[in-house]
Amino acid sequence: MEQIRNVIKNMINISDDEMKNLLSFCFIKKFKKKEILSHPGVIPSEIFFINEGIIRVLVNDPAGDEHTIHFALENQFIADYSCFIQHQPSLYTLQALEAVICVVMPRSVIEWGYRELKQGDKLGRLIAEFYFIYQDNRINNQYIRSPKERYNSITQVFPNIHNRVPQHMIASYLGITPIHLSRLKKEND
Amino acid sequence: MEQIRNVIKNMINISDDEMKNLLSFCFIKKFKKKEILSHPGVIPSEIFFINEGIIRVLVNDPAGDEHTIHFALENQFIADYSCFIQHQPSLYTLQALEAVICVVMPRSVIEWGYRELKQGDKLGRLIAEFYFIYQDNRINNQYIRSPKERYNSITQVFPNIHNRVPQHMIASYLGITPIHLSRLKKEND
DNA sequence: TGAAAATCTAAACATTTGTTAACGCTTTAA
DNA sequence: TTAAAGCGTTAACAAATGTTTAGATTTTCA
Repeated sequence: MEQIRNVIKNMINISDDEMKNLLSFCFIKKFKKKEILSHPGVIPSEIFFINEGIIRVLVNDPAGDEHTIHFALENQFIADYSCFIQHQPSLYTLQALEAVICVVMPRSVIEWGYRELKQGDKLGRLIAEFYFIYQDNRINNQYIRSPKERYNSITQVFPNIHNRVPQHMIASYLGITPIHLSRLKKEND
Repeated sequence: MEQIRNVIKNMINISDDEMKNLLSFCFIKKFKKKEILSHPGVIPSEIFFINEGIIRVLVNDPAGDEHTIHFALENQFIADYSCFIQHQPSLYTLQALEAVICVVMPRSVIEWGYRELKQGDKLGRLIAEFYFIYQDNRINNQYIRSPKERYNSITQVFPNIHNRVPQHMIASYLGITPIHLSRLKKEND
């Protein structure tokens, strides 16, 4: 629990007692490569914190095709946070792309944190703000940058992604076909 | 200040004294149609709450073209929130599309609220979560719905938008050209 | 280890979307 | 009140991106 402790400590002031209590409600869980952490249609009951490995978030469109909408890396929180907040059935699938070791924070822990931690709401605010900024940047890029430009700068958001994720998932994340990404790479030379 | 009072009351528990103090730091400001509320390049120093009117958020790409990335309606908070949080020069322009009456919340008020209000951080968390959900939905739609489908459902997000905003700005928001939107509408019949 | 699955690239063709130019209509503002 | 600006549509053409099919290579896992 060393990693999550450090991440939280960097965001809020929290006493050793508070931290001990908070983490006593959490537990470690491991997933094999390709395993599903969270299925669509189920109301999310937990948030994951990644100690090791990489997780992709994907959604299926009405035609049944998969779209990779996000990658989550080490030391990040991940969930279908939108549905988690709204107590709604999840739209997304969370899948381990490598063997994953993560900390599971059940919903009851989050709620306990908001109630009992002095800076619980602040922690929630900072995390929501963090992902808001990430999304804002994404949406902005969608308007002002071409797929090629977005491809060329993807490592700024996901360092080392090219060595950890198949190219066709990156294409999917960029909103283009793998064939088209192949073409764009060729142009780059 | 009746509207903002109601919106805040619906989000958190706040005493009459707290509310009085909070709003005493805020003030009403009016903008004419087409007037700019906030310019790019300036670190945002305030958040606006719209009593009346409609505001569009736009960004200029490197080629100098405008992209409408958001509309803000009555009873909503609006700012370049990402840059506001990060204390960075704004990327966006905020422009009144109608005569606007709004409440201005200076940064000092927000910071005061986080320090002094019992549920200040909770209010911040709920607002950040609200916009996170909005953005998540947008990003999701980008992957699984066509421009035409997004056009057909735009009133779910912006009620009455067609009577308040020129069509070419809606096209811009959807990420397509006005000519193309015109074509899509024709197909709809 | 070896067969099956996954991955990347390529070419040919199809579809979608953008660009330019033109026209009529409405709104704006001097 | 009237000239100018803004708006929505259309057509013809251009560019970007998707689809299908195929083949070569690498990875997976039984």
